[in-house]
Amino acid sequence: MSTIEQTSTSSAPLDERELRAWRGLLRAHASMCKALDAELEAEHGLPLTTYEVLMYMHDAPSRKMRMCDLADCILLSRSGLTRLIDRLQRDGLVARQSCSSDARGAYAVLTDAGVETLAAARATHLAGVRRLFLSRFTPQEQELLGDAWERVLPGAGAPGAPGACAEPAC
Amino acid sequence: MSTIEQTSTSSAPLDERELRAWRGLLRAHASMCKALDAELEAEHGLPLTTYEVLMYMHDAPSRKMRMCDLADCILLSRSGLTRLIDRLQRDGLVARQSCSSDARGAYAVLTDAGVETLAAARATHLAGVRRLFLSRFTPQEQELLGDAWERVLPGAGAPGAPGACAEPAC
DNA sequence: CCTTGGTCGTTGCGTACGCAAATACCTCGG
DNA sequence: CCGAGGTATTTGCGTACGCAACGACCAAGG
Repeated sequence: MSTIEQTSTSSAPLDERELRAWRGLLRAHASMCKALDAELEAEHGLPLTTYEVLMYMHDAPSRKMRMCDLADCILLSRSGLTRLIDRLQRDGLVARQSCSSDARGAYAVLTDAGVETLAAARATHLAGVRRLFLSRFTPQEQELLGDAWERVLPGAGAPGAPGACAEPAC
Repeated sequence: MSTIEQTSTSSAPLDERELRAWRGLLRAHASMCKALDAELEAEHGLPLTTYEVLMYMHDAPSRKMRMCDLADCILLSRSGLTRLIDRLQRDGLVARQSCSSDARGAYAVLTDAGVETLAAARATHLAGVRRLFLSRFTPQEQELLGDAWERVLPGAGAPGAPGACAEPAC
């Protein structure tokens, strides 16, 4: 039972420093997501996941993306995306378009209403991200955070999805 | 339509540095949680949320906690916790105990089976957190990360919940 | 041409969760 | 003691999601 001080070996419980880094991440993430989601829902009736989908589509050429690419970008299962697009289609924010080069596939296209809704929501969301997160750090610290994520998940920072998402769509 | 360049004001889209810091956080968090959850599920049949509940109970005096304190610690709604404890009770890992000082309340108590299961799972989880996250950073960097979360969510790092969780139970 | 193996999108089913209402109970002021 | 207002837990209902299975389709080798 002697408390042998190992720097960071497998089975020892996390020390205070480790706990601050790890649990802090979990708590901060949860807190920010919850706040951003609530904000978006209250002001524009959009849950956070929906916002992300609209944003990816908006930034894609012709405002349309293949279902599977979209699913990979959003970190959502394919069935999950199918039903999310169902809801958005019902609300008139996106439309489905069949894919001429691959008859199996389908595009999700942002409608004009979708573009409009997104524009409004985007302002809210960006302000929220800046207010809750980015404003707490200097540009230099933001760089460091970016580097940190790069170490945790090699492809993390930029546009596409973690590993997937070929060029044509993203 | 003119793209006015404001440094970091509300409505301008995130620049690359900001994106790396923010999207990296989202991606890294998702990736780690998914991996840890899968690991725990595969090796011990426990989802991540369940693990967290067991851990909080184990670290509490008498291995028991009030339902509401537990819910606050876990960042779960009260109804969500009720049903989570239902499942754990069904599986024999926890038991319910009425509270003598407050007849409304209930304790969730870790059973011997729960203690055992947790011990096994804890090794897996700690190893996972170290492997996927902590090992990527020096102790000094971990401190910096802890400081960062502190800036985002004042109460983030330590034992209790964000704001709640009075002394008797935690 | 036909077959075999893979991919895309959808659907059936089960799970986990939150919100709001209901119930039982505390607490405090009169 | 009584009642008003608040708290702890549970339950009904709706939503969002993942997995596995399906049908439709592509692609490559015979």
